[in-house]
Amino acid sequence: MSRQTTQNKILDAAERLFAERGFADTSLRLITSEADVNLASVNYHFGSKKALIKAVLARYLEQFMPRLSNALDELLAAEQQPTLHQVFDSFVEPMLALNNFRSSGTNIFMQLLGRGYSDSQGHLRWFLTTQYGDVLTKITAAVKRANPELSPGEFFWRMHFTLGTVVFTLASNEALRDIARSEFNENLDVEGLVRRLVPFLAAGVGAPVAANSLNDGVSK
Amino acid sequence: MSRQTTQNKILDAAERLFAERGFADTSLRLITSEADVNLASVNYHFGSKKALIKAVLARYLEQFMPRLSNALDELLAAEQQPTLHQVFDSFVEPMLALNNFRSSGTNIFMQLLGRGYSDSQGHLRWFLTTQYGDVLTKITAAVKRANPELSPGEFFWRMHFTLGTVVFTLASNEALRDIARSEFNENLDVEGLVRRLVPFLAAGVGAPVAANSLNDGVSK
DNA sequence: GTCTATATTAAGATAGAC
DNA sequence: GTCTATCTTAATATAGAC
Repeated sequence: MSRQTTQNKILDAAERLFAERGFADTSLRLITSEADVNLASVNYHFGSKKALIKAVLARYLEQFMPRLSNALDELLAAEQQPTLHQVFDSFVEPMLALNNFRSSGTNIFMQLLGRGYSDSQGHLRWFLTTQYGDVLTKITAAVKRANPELSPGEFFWRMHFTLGTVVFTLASNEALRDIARSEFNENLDVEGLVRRLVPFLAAGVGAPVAANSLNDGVSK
Repeated sequence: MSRQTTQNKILDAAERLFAERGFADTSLRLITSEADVNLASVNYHFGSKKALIKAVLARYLEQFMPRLSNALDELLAAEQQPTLHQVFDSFVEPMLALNNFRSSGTNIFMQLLGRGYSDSQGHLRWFLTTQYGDVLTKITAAVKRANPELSPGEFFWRMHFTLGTVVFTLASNEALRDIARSEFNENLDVEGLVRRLVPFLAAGVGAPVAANSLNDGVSK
């Protein structure tokens, strides 16, 4: 556990509240009162709310991204063509490893990812494009290797369909697992949820291209 | 085109701005200035911002839901088992019909749907559960008919994965089509996008259940 | 129904004493 | 580094003249 400096108290409270309520709906007043620090200390230590959001995301991305990058490297170094299932599987271990980093780390990061991507300010997109562009490149390389038949356009759309499923599911994973628990008596943990996503995504990305979609509504 | 009363001017400006920027990021000041009406008229005619949001959504849902309901009735009345592809296809015509209702109606409704569902206030969920519960029932009935092997738990999750793809894609459909246009020179219209979603969703919902997902992370 | 003017609330940010 | 007190801005909502 990290030493409880004022900075860490703020980060810890902020990540939990951001995950639960989103960035816009979490005021600095709420964060500082939960963290039991003075309101002014956020601006003293981080400069602005925006910078605080980035600091919260950075703490997780620094753990997650190198692990994901390594997993993709292994897949790309192999002789044989990977399956889509294997490509999506390489996200799972880096995701689950966050539970060793902080308690409920996987769950918090999942919600932050969902929030961060939908958020209109695009905090997460900033990280992905400016800090982790190389990892993005590896992701697309792996998917293309697994399913080389997709045209660039078809590929683009399916990656975004995938992103939609992931972002939406991650952002509301806790609420959805609560429903599943009360309605189906099904006690799914975060790992179980991530593992359920994989076959859905692999099948969607690997779906046969509809014959009519080559002509309908598309002009080249 | 509807008569340009103050009420309609407000609704027209509001639906466009809500679709573009989301509900929270659209102030009444912006709406009334774009609609060229007085700020106070929103509260006079609608009572509150929340009520205005509901009125905007209602105008579209009243068009869309009966059409969808009929399409699902037809599918369910047929003798033979529908395919998942057919089930998702039954959303397409009601969606496209909105272009006859208002100019760019399909596109605006798609974005509103995405916004309305992600939105933390849950405006859209309110409509679905209190006003259109019967349509929801028909949707689940049709999917279950098309893929009866899914367990209730598996079914629940796959419906939400589907919802994620749809909501995310719809909310950002314009931005994504812009990227596709500039990067791949691919001019996809709204209909083309909707038709591209169908095979992805059908394949995902119909994916084989992973052997390990029956045990890992699930306790019954 | 429409307008101006204003009340009210809540947010992010900062000045300045300690 | 931390605290109190305050500034500034921008939002929803409403009172009351016309």
